Amino acid sequence: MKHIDLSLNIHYGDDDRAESMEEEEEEVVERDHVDHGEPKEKEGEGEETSMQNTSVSPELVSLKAEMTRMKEENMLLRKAVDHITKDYCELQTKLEAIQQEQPKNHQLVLSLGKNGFEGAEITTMTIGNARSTTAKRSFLCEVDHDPAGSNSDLGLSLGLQVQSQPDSTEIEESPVVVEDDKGKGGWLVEENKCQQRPRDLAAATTSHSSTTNPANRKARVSIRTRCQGPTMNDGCQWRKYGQKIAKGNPCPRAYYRCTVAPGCPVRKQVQRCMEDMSILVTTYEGMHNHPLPVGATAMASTATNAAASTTFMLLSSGENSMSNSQMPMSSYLSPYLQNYTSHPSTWHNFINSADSSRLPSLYHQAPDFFSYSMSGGGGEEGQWGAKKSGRDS
DNA sequence: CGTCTTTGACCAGCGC
DNA sequence: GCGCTGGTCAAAGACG
Repeated sequence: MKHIDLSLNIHYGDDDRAESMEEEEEEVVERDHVDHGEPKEKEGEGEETSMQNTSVSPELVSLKAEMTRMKEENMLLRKAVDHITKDYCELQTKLEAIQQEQPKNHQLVLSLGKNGFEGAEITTMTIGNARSTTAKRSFLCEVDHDPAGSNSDLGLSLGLQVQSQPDSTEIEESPVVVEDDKGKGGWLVEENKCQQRPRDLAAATTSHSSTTNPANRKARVSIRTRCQGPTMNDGCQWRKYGQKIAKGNPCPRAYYRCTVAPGCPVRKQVQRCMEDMSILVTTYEGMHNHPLPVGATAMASTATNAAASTTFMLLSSGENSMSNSQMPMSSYLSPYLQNYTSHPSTWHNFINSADSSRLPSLYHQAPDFFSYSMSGGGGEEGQWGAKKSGRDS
């Protein structure tokens, strides 16, 4: 029995599941006793009873001590969840007020910087669906940010940018996400950059003219994962149709097309990050014209779907994780994400509410690194620094 | 034999 | 106009 399995479900927000986990723990204890050929103990008698029983193996004692410690951890995390819920309500209230003022264009920016938190390299999640040519107004809402980083040293911040803009029609633009700190993990939303992509439109009207909505065709999602495999397993079927060496990055960029359904316009680009070759950058473009296969991660559904629901996508681990354990990152994080991803402040508060040393389940057991950015359309991604020094591979 | 990957060629946008 | 670059096409080869 490994305690790691017991700690995972701590992140569930609802009490029912947490209680069910405690019940599972009890069952495990009972099973241990069966395995050791010992009479069962009633739950709650705890270590004292086990210590009194001299026949109990030291291993069992240590396991019980560990379980006690984990229960304490569980309690702390529950408190964190309470904090999250409370802060979410507050944030939602603020957001509603903002939306009433400017109901259309908004952009949520969740920044999860890594300031010395070893192993935790979660960086930035950006959701942008703004369609504007000029940002006439924006503000940043820092929620309970601890500048000194005394709580977690994570340098967390939650920004809510509202871009007020009269209805723009012709030109779409996307937030340009640039890498800060010399590419060491942080990401900033620099500005909105206007760029038309007639090539995409042409492609949309030629090869996928019957199925592609140009607006959907432009939607992009970029996801960074630490992955050893050539690509990340997102559950969809992809056919590779090209590969290029991008300027400034010796790693080739591979182009894939969704083959789940004929005529599906979704494409993805896969390229390794130049700064860290273990990081795989996957950029999805377009929206599927078919139901996603069972097991497909939500990120495979691409940007437009997420934008429509205004939620964060689940993030899958790399293919290595899938192949090794069949436990994608979404399995680690999805309980939390499903409950809280639509409310980014919960990330910040969750982490700030808990001692960083008590976050192994979230940070240390999940794949090391991911980031997520989404462009509502039109703009070049460019944030991965994918430039090349030569022409075709 | 069908499917998929590889890879050189081609096309269009962009900057100079 | 020219060269560079990103994206795509399509023929050839690999593979099961």
